[in-house]
Amino acid sequence: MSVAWGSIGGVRAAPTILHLDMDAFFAAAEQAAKPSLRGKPVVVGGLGPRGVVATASYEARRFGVHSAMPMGQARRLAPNAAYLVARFAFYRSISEQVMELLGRLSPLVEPLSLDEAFVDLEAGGVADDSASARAAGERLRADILAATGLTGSVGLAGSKMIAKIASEEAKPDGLVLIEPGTERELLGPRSVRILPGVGPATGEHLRRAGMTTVGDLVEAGEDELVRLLGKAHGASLYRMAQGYDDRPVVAERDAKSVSVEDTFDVDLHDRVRIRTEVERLAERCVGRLRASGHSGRTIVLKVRRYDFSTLTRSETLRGPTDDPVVVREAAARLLEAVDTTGGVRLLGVGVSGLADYTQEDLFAQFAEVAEAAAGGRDAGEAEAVAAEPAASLPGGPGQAAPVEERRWSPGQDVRHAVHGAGWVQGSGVGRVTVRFEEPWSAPGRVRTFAVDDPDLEPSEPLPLVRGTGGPERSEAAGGGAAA
DNA sequence: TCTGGGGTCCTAGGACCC
DNA sequence: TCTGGGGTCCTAGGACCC
Repeated sequence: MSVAWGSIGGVRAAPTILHLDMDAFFAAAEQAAKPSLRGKPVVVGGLGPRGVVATASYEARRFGVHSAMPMGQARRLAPNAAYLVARFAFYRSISEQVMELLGRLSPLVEPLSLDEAFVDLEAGGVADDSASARAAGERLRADILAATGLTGSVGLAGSKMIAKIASEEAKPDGLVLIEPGTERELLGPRSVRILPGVGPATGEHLRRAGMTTVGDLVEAGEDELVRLLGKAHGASLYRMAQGYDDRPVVAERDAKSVSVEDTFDVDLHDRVRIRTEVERLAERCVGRLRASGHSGRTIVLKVRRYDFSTLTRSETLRGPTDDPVVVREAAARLLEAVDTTGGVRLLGVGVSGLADYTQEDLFAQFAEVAEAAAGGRDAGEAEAVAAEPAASLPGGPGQAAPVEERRWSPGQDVRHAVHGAGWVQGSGVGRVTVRFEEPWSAPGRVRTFAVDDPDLEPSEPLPLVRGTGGPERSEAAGGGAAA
């Protein structure tokens, strides 16, 4: 093997790959927005009967609450925590501020989610050794705190995998740099579960084969891992276990699918209602598809039954579509073949096989497909294809949002004509309790109103740091899964 | 008061084609 | 008259991640 340009075995010679992970992001954002919650247990997630925890603040984690835990269980563990709806538009606006700071370090920024990203510091020319990388990382943490009031943890290493492990190690509010060359001794004694791609199932699989540490995997050898886990998974795990990881930081990745799904508060039994929900989901899905500038060929219906068994049915069209009618009808067809006896807890509709055709390109595609269809056997299908692009042209991306009755959700931003900005602390029996405070104020006072008090109205989130742009716009507040 | 929502990637079998 | 093989597309399901 030749030593090419300071890279050995897929790991850089300098720790110039940075992984940023914001600390307890959703919960920390809520604490920053709501002074009375600072230092207190806060749980953000779905508040319905079937909700789960999205993020728990560090104070709540001490009670054993963690992500993906059913809300009911969280409430039992931490009955005095604040339970708040997830306000994604708000988190997105903070995320954009953070990503903008990352963009100043390098053109190669790879977001993994709202609160996580890789940055290639070398490509940005801001670091070429340990000292400069550490300085860039600390500067970034300070900039994020100044711009958003939130803390993030930074991992620095010669590869993505190790940088991510480093940021985990750095939490909360820290920075860890792992010197290239020390990966194997670091990984050896650790649980196999720290490797990306090893979840509960693979972890259990490996445990039954007598492997619990990363060192065990190296010792077992590639052939054994491939035999156990399959070609792709086994081979990549063997490389990871040795600390080899040459995956580049990739700035732009094309979306492969778009989907929406809803879990219902109570199982659906009525076939007509189920069909109506599928059609609504199909339309929501197309709204998102169009907003992203895509069309797609494969329509997927997802059904989770009363017993949590989940199935998908899919249908591939002869050409890509972004026509709500076509997607809705395909989804309805797929539903016909699904047995829903016993009830349905979740329905979902997705589109994959995406093409980023502009409308003009869609015309070209149309001509091609129509031609192919003319020579084909199935006249019915050809007709359906012919209907797609034509129908999709006049309609704009705007879709009518269903009018929903106003309900006050815990955590929601409101404004009162007399008392100013605040947030809903709770509601029930015709009353709504509001705490009046702002991100930069002292903890505020609580007042109670009638739910239909005309002086009280939903409002936009306030920026966390005074005078810094903040959220420019937000989608309808709430965004919970409640049907 | 058991288990969200949005994604990605991989595998495996059958159809179909050369 | 065993059992041909390889490539690609489609469908369904599963594991994993945040």
